[in-house]
Amino acid sequence: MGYDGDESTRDSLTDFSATRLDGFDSEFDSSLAHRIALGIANSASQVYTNSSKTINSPTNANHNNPNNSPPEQQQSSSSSHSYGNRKRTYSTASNSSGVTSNGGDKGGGEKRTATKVCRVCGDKAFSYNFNVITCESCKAFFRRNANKDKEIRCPFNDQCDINIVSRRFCQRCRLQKCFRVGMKKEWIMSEEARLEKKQRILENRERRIAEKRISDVSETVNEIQSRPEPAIKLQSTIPAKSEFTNTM
Amino acid sequence: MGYDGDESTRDSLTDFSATRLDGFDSEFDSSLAHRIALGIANSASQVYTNSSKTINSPTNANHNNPNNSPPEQQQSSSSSHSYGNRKRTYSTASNSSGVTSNGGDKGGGEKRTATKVCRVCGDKAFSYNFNVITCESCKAFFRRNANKDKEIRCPFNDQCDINIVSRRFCQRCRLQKCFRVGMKKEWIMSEEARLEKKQRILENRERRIAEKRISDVSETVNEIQSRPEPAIKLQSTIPAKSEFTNTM
DNA sequence: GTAGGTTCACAGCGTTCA
DNA sequence: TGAACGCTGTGAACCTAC
Ligand SMILES: [Zn+2]
Ligand SMILES: [Zn+2]
Ligand SMILES: [Zn+2]
Ligand SMILES: [Zn+2]
Repeated sequence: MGYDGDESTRDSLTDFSATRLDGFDSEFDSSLAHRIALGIANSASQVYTNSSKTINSPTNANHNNPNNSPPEQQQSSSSSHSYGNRKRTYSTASNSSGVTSNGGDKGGGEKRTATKVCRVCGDKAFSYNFNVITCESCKAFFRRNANKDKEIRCPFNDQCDINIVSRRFCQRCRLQKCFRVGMKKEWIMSEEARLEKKQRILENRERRIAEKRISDVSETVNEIQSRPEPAIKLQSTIPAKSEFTNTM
Repeated sequence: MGYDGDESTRDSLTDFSATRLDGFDSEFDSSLAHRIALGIANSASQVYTNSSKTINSPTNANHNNPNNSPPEQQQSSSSSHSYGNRKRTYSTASNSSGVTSNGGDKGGGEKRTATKVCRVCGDKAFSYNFNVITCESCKAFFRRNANKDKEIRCPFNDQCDINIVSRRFCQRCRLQKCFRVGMKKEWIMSEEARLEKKQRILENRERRIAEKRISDVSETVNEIQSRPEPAIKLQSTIPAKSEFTNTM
């Protein structure tokens, strides 16, 4: 990422290690459960009423201390175009070292190697997303949720530890963590921008196709022409592409 | 394809939590996942002894969020670009053993393969339900009965062996087995949550219909426009719906 | 190559209907 | 009761402009 090494963004790493809310083997109050399921449970209120103890010390300030920096560095290779077999949704494997994508290689099955670590969940990551190095899932998650108005509630105390497994279970804490590590929702394209972009891409795509078609045709024509006679030459019946070129 | 649902639900729990900090290599157990989500499965402290404890729970975070995604069809007619050859994960051919079922959406005739085994009755299963891999019937059974207060009696000795045939004969033992293997009634949506969700779905549905109508109209317009001249045609202004369509 | 966006199969919760 | 199916969120795998 030789770019603007935006070092400022990265300060704390996920805290896999600390954060302890001990004693949590409790049973869980089922009526509360319902509320939680609904998302109604108030995080403030007491959550685990257990037979013997109340768990969850509300020590807020879940603040994670800055840890060290992640093993940055990237590396990658070209990408191939085989729309390979898509894998299932929830990855179960994902060992952290040198993970790669691209399952169905074809020909030169190149892969891009993930050597970074998601600052939100700790999963493997390829690059910066919305200002922070994150995995693909957190990137998608952030894009989908950062601009939502709806209040999402954490069933507990807004202190869920987010990691590769837990990330699916508490949207609120995941999102909060995204913001905490510095992801910027302002960088998500607006509806308008998206549509515009889509439009451009479509145009470009069609233009490209058209060009190809034309080029094929004229190739054929050339062949034909060159064979029997050097007769009429077909040329630019085709509009120069400039006319159709995207507006950028 | 990896992921054979063989991992036992409960038992692997402990192990997992023991290794949790080391990295999530390999299959994880979803119930643990929940605990982690809650910040419960925390580091060093407390290992959960497998069998008897109920762990905690809920988070149905999934359902708390509004929003939709583009389930049905996509692909606006005009541009024939489709992300070509994506392979289906579950192909229809060559299944000798997997039972299949038609998977919901997409009218296409694809089916999903059941490669797992219900931990309650042994029938085929597709995925986790309320924290345990179960068949569809046990899933429904559990949802219907887990929260009932009424005391059900076993016609025998409370020791019925539950299998695909016997499961129908003794609700009590079946339910007990459900709990024993780790199904969590806390994960059943509450009445409130259900209603809320239903409401959202209705709203989304209407919105979608409305959108489609509009899009059809503008498509028609485009057709008409493009009739006279072979010029460049304006793409529909209404993009195919994407995940972000609704704003809630 | 990087980092925006898009697709789409799938997980898992609910609902319907015979 | 249970098979079939509807829905939404997730994440892997892609595409593309810069
Ligand atoms: Zn992540
Ligand atoms: Zn939380
Ligand atoms: Zn079963
Ligand atoms: Zn019985």
